[in-house]
Amino acid sequence: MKATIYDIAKEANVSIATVSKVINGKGRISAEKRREVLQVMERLNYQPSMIATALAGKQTFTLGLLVPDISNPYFAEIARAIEDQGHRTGYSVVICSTDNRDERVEKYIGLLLKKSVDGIVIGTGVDNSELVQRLLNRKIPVALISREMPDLPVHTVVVDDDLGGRMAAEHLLDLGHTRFGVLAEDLKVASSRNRVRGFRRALDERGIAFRESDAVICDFQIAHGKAAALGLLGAADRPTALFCCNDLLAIGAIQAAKELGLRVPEDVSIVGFDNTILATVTDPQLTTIAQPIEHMGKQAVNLLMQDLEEREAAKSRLVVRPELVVRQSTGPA
Amino acid sequence: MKATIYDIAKEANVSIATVSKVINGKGRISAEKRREVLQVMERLNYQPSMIATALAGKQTFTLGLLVPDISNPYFAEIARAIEDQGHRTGYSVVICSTDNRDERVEKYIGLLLKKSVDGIVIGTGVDNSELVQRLLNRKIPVALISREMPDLPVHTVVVDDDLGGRMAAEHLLDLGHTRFGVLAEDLKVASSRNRVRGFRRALDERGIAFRESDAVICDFQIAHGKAAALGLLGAADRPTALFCCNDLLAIGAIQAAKELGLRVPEDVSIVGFDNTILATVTDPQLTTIAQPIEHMGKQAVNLLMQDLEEREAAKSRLVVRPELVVRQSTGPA
DNA sequence: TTGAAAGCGTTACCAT
DNA sequence: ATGGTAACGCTTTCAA
Repeated sequence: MKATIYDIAKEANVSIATVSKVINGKGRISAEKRREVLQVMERLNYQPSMIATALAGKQTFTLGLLVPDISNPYFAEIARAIEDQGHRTGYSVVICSTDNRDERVEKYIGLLLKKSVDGIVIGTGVDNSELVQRLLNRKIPVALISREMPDLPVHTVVVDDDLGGRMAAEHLLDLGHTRFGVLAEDLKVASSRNRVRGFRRALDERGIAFRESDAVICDFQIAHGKAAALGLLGAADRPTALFCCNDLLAIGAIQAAKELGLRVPEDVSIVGFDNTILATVTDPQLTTIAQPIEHMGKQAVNLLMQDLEEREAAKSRLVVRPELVVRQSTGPA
Repeated sequence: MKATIYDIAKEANVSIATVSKVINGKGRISAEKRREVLQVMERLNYQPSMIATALAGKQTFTLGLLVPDISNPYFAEIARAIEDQGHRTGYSVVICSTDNRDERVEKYIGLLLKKSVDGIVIGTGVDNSELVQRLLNRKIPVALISREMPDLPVHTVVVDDDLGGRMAAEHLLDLGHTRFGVLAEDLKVASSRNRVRGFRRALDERGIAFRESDAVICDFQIAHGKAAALGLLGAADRPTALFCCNDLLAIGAIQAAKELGLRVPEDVSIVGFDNTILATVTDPQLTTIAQPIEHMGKQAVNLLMQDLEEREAAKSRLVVRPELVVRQSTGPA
């Protein structure tokens, strides 16, 4: 059987209170007893039970992470960032893939609550904001990453999507393009909306026309991007440059271009968003707007920690700067 | 404050024992009281604390998952498979990225132990098998996925690597190739070793020569694969077909081929292993040996559950069949 | 400086 | 059919 605090106490001829104190470095314990207790703990290979610690009113040192799908490279990278920063600060993280379905979100949130996690990072869409509100009511620290819920007082870490869209536009404009197409994810998602908005504004400022019909909305997977791009690039007055709201869509666009016999970037330039590993694997490699995912994950966890220390802390909204990564999918018009 | 079992008991005018019984559907409770208790639970929005449940001697309903890096698409897909099956059976999963470093493995295992997880899935290399032995001593259910530790009595789920290597070879042989190269991961890893062995045996059986120097060992990332392939394909008597022990290496090989001005598959055929999402993103899309990851994850969790029910259960070794997925990176010699 | 004892929220055994 | 209560392993307060 696993050694308990009682075993240690008995073996060291002290009370469990004393043992507890040396474990946590609290109270005043004579150097002698401390040494002895430590020794016994070592000898019995004692590991305090975090379950008991948690029940006794402290923390569980566990965070929940809600993402649409951990097997999607973008979210997998977020997960790694959250895991690393969590680990550094003593927390482990439970993954929850929601498939963007509110019923799953609800089930997972319930589960995390039952498990008394110390905080939750939300990187998934939540249609029913009441679900998140429930967490706030219970004073559970929450941080959104790469998502926004403007109506809720909640920590948020996002990339500057508007700026990202603008960067994409300016890169393409600088290359001399004038006819553009956009592949947007579901515009209900704020980030997608903002990326498109930033892109369009930049065009506006340079006096370049952009019609509603130049932007097509699609789901977020490769196949959808391909289908949408096929439409855009198949038209008579096809755009010479495409801005895609994520790397998956951009990959679909590359595939579409090839299928139509168009060369990338000679005939059509393509810009993605996210800079996942996928962007380095395509041919041509993808020019894309990079999110500093590691940094964002770190900040999200830090905000949670802040909340943990001082429950009423003001809620922050961190907007981090994206970066244009020029690879081979873009070229002169 | 969160409602506890006491609140429910008081509100429903019953004892906490009764409440506990209706929660768990144990003992005999009159339909009337049951209804009433249920009603109160509903009204007070009561959620039993899994912490307390766990302390009271039951399970934590948590599994640990050790992988080298959750942001690697292959492991991200494994994680999703484990998460799904875990979720189905009522368990949540804690991710642990080890970077293949034993010190991190050790730290994470210690953490999982302190948290009293009910089982651990290991999908990472562990040099010091004593670390795993420790888990077995403590009777913690363990399942290896995609890894082997032949010396230890532990559940194991692996793809038939030997067969996978053979499938790759036969596919290439059928296309008429006779000069082969191999990109192998570190041969300390059994799976890599077996893939190469299967590949070589198949060549042997058809009487095709393969020299030691045709196989090059490298680390497991794109850049390493590229460097190694550059060597192989740059030689005067270059191979016309390359078998790579994972998709990342294969991607590196494709990049190397292009850099050398070789066309894939016209000048050189390339076969990968794993069939991650990356294989669908390259150009040409990658012919690869697919692992049924979802199925493997499911089985690994099931084995854990078996162990949970009957600690002394015999240890299984499941070998699942890989599948050749022909895409565009292979063609006639 | 040390220890006794009261929680923390459950489960499970034993009475009633 | 229901309830009282010990136990799970720890933290914390209060006395000594």
